[in-house]
Amino acid sequence: MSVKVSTPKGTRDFLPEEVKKRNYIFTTIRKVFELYGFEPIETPSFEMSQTLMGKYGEEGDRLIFRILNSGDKMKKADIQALSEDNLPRFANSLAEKALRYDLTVPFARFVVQHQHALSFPFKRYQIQPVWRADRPQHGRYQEFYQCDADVVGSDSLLCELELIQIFDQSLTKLNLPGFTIKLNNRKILSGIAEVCGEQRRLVELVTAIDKLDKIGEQGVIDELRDKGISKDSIEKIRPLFTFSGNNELKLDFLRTFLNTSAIGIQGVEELSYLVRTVSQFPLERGVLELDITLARGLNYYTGAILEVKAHDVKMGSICGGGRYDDLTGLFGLKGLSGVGISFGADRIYDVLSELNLFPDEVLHQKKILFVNFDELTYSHVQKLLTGFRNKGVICEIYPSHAKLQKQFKYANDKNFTHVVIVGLEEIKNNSVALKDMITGDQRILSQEELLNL
RNA sequence: GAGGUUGUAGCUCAGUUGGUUAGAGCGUCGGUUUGUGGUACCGAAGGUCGCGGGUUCGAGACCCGUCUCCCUCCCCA
Repeated sequence: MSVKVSTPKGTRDFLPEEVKKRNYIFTTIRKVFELYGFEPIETPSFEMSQTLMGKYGEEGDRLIFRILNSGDKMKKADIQALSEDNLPRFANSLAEKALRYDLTVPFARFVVQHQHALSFPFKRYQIQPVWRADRPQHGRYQEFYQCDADVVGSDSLLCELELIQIFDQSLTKLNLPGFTIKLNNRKILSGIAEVCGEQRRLVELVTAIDKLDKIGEQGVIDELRDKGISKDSIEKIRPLFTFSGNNELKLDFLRTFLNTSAIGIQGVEELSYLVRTVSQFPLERGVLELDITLARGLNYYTGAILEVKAHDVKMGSICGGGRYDDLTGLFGLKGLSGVGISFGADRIYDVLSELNLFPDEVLHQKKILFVNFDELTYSHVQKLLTGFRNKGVICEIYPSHAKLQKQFKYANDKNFTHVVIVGLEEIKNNSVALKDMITGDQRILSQEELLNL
């Protein structure tokens, strides 16, 4: 070993077996997206900085990977901004491009830019990597794949319903035994803030409530107090911490709790529609659960908020999503409502690995290795190789005249299911020897019999 | 961005209060076997002890810095 080599932190290489398993996840999700009429698009891995900056809140900007200007562009650096201690502006002058942080904001840019070529409602899916300069942890990487499906140009709740069904179908097809689809609505959160008179502190209020299951009731109360939320307001919110029951009971509770807030009641009606419809057309394995503490994507969600957690694993959410009424508004196209979901393929991979749920076929396809003896036998083998490949069977010939021991070891290590031997003896009898690498059995066949297996 | 933790062979890890030439298992390669893998036996290769500096007669071990791994917070997939 001469130099210490490694991938940058938060990134990984994928061995052939891992790539096969990942492709299985992508393919499964892609098929479901297509069955619901979503069409594929792709966008560049990096965008203009200004497209991304400021779209994910203050925290988000910190986590965006910036791309340093190259060559003479370096000379354009805004030294004055640096001397005035205006670091964001200085940074922008150094890096006019940045790696995409998610697929939603680039999609909003895409819709605005190509609006003349799209017909609405536009349903697209997109499976590409995103980058976040986050500190790596269990299930958190700096480079990871998102599989997004969004509908833009329709405010029908049928879209939300379809997306919930897509969660259910995809994860069921991936053989996940159980998962909860958590549902909330930004209008409920606005309603809560309104009812306790803290509309202006919505984000602080809600991010504290979001931690309920993590730090408990007292923890949330402490945090609210630290953030300067009044005692009165906290008292008004308190009932939210303890109420429980099924979705119907929760809705009843909210209807009463939010009855002075028009927007809150609107949120309740939206949730109520989804809960009712899902119960009429039940999900396969997913459990739909109202969770008013759910507070994701506050920076742009305006209606539904969705999150999926797998059962029986210690892992953050594996999918997210929600409705955003004004996302394209940021890029100048008003009045276009969107709603979308995102699958975290890397986390799903970790969950499937942990629960041992990858199907055997993904890794153990039929594969045949032909032993390589010499030039004389090669022409006979080549005919068989072509025959198998025409039938769609994976096969290969060992590339050199190595001793048999070595060729068999190769077959074993690479999970070949069969080895075919064609040597002088077999050619003389117009036969082949076929060895089953799993059982160890070996038999003699004619060449025709071999191809017809 | 804040706090904690880890780093010795390709991998998982030993290495005593600082003291000769830094070890094991697994893996790799070769042989036992020039027409047979997965088991067994024999042998070999492989290490600037993360990096830089300091203390010391002497540092893998102690001190400082730095990078990295993993974890908590923040936030999220």
